[in-house]
Amino acid sequence: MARKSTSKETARKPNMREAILAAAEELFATNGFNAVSVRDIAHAAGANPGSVTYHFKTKDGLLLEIYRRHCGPMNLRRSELLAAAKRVRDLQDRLEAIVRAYVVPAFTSGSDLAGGGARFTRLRAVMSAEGNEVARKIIAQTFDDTSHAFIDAIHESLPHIPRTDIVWRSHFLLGALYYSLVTPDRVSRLSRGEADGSDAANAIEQMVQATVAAFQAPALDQAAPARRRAAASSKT
Amino acid sequence: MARKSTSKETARKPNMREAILAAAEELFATNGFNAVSVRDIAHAAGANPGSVTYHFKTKDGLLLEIYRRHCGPMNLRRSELLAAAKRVRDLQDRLEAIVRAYVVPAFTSGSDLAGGGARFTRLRAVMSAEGNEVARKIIAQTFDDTSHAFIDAIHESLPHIPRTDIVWRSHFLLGALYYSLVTPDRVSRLSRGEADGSDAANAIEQMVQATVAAFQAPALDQAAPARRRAAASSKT
DNA sequence: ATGTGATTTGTACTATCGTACAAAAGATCA
DNA sequence: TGATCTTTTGTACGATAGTACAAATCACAT
Repeated sequence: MARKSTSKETARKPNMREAILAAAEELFATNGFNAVSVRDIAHAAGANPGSVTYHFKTKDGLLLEIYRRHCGPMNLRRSELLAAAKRVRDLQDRLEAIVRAYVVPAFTSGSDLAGGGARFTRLRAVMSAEGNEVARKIIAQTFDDTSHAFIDAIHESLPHIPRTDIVWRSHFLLGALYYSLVTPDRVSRLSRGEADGSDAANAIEQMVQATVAAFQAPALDQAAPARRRAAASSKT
Repeated sequence: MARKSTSKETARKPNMREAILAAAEELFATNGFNAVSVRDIAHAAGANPGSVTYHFKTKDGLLLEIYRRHCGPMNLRRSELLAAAKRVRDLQDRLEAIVRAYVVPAFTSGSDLAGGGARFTRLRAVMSAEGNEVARKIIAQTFDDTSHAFIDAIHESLPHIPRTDIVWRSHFLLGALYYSLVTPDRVSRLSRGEADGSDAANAIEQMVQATVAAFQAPALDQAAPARRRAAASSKT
């Protein structure tokens, strides 16, 4: 019952609701869910605390809406890029294109607004680390399909690698992705200023290069695990 | 002024202080810093909330002590393993040994107690994601030295790869490490039950295999970046 | 056993949290 | 203009946060 019908569709008034969403997204992504109060968000958005309750009912509802806003467009964008990547003929190039289709939307915003982006990916990373319940549910519902699609596509490019290995390596990719967005300054520090962790384009290239090689690594021979040293179970 | 001198050194009384530390470590690693209250910790440790204040003064002090307890032994253990790895003759085997020296202490506890372990690594992952101030300071002080040592060692095994690339790939390794400990269930889910994300030994092997390959990937040719598609800067 | 210092308990204080709700303000159309 | 709906504001409430502190308890050397 929000909008009836003005002369123009979806009028362009300075929307408070959007400002709250943007502020919450930024604050959650930077400091986590629990460290940020509704009052912090309202203040950052130039709004009244009660206004947050009005638009989103609860703090969880606000987080939920952030996810809702992003998930659809982001997965759509990934699907499009994945479909394009699958049409690449050369197997090596195709694998690289698939990885790129997964990584790029996580680092850059899509068309107009809300097509993914670094801030939303960072938010997901933080929520994942905090074990946030709301986030966990949405991720299981929304992201597993996309992840499976990517895993299957990679598996087709590397038929000799067991699916289990592909899953592990995809997992590592996601971890690297998350961590790169959470702590970009560490790259700058460890490289003594030679690399810029905040340079998205460079981060993407580095990640694609490294990840493609990781996927192409020989399979872990599960049948003959005795070959490797049992360094994992040293004492405890 | 805690201990004077009993008949035996470091008596083995059922220490409340240790119980609080253990409970806090577990709770922080699972739920983050801000989501856990001092009362939660005290309850989990079977202690009184006031007892936490007595031993650690503040909640930050408690976190600080957790780090203090682990950092020394963990980095020592890594140094030992790294020194041993550097003595490996074959370059390929040496690289694998170095990576293993970095990964193994993060997944498994050291001798007796407090030598690292999955729980502490997970704690660091969560604190990193939350942008915790206390953790950030300690990490910059304590871990960068160790990280540089590993980066240098890897660089020596791969002299033809620029140091910047090594830094990025180390960064990805740490991200993969963190994420594997934060969300092991996702591996199980995505592999449809075929892989167990909580199996540390298997996780280590997968990680070592993938990471060694990533390090060995050809260098990113910074001089000729025009060759690659500028997919990163699509629209926004 | 007894006194002394270390520890644990119980309780209380203040600040801040998420949320509710009534009143004010703004917008929209007959 | 006045009626009606949406949005914003202001304020308040109960719950819980971190921490302080006095009293009770424990451990142990004398």
